[in-house]
Amino acid sequence: MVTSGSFSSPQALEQLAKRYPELDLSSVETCLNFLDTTADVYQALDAHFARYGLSMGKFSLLMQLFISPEERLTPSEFAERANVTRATITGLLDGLEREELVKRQPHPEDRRRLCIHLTNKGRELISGMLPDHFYRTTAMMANLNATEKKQFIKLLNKLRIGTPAMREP
Amino acid sequence: MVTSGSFSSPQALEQLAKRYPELDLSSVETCLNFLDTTADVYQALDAHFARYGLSMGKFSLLMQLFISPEERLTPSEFAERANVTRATITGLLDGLEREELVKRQPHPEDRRRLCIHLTNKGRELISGMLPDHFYRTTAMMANLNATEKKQFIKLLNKLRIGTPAMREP
DNA sequence: ATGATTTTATTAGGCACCTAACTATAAGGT
DNA sequence: ACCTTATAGTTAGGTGCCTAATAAAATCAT
Repeated sequence: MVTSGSFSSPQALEQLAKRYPELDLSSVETCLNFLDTTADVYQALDAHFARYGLSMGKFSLLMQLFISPEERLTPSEFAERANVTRATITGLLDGLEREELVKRQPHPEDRRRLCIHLTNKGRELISGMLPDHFYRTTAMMANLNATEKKQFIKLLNKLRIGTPAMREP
Repeated sequence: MVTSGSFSSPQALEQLAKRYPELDLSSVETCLNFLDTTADVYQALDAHFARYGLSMGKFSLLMQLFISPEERLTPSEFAERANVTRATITGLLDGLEREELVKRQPHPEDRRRLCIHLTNKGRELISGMLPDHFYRTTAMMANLNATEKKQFIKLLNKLRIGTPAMREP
């Protein structure tokens, strides 16, 4: 995830701001700060999941399965929930099935679909790692108090409603 | 970037919280909110850069070059600034050189190193897109006022100092 | 000054993402 | 019923990231 680490020096940014009147210093600084933080968090999460031989995607998929009513979902349902393509799910399932954490089975009502089940090994892995996972998540957020967490969510949502401006048209 | 889209339903999380005393609801909710927002922002950025035939990594690399004093840097310098491995830089440079946006040249003082230069095409691409890029960045952040931006950076830094808890030991 | 260590870039191989094209099945329209 | 359209999953090929191994060059220690 190549972000920006870029403007370690504020001077470089100020130089640019002189040449580009469209550049609003506080906006760009905030955006760069956000991106640097995401890179840091993602690296930490990758390291955390790697302890259990998982990637974020695989963890997410196992977790979905674990909390779904019957411990079974279709690949399309995963894709929709995780907001990735079905092709990506195919790849993740190939890996998880090779590691014997999930199993593909025919869907009883629709022969186009598959039913993905947790194996015992998969259920044990996910349920066994959750205490550590939640403990660490709580520890990672521990520098924000209750008020700050609420404020943080509010600000994240303000950022989120701005993303179409980056995307469109 | 498979994140979590997971707990669209707060009930599912509450169910889990009953089974796992380590799960602090507000921490997990804040973390999930952060991850969902990052996914949204990254998708928007990818779409933005794609307009110019670039990825975030390639843009970042061109930008580094553009703002460096002599418009030249070594692959190792890129790797360090972008916080990725040198192998990753090799791949990005292969692409950028194929597209004739940069050029690898021997380093005058050290035959192990390379000097990466912007081509005219590369310089025109980056300098031409910057007004749009800064305009969009500002627009994306426009829902946060000056106070909120400062607060946001403060909270991001509080999150960042918590990441070692996820990573270690 | 020679030998060991460090640094630079590349290669090989793997994973997680993507788009586009394909096959099989299901659903809908007339 | 039949034909069209939509949906489900996979495949093929590409990108951006990684680690580990390599070759070449520079540096360091004695």
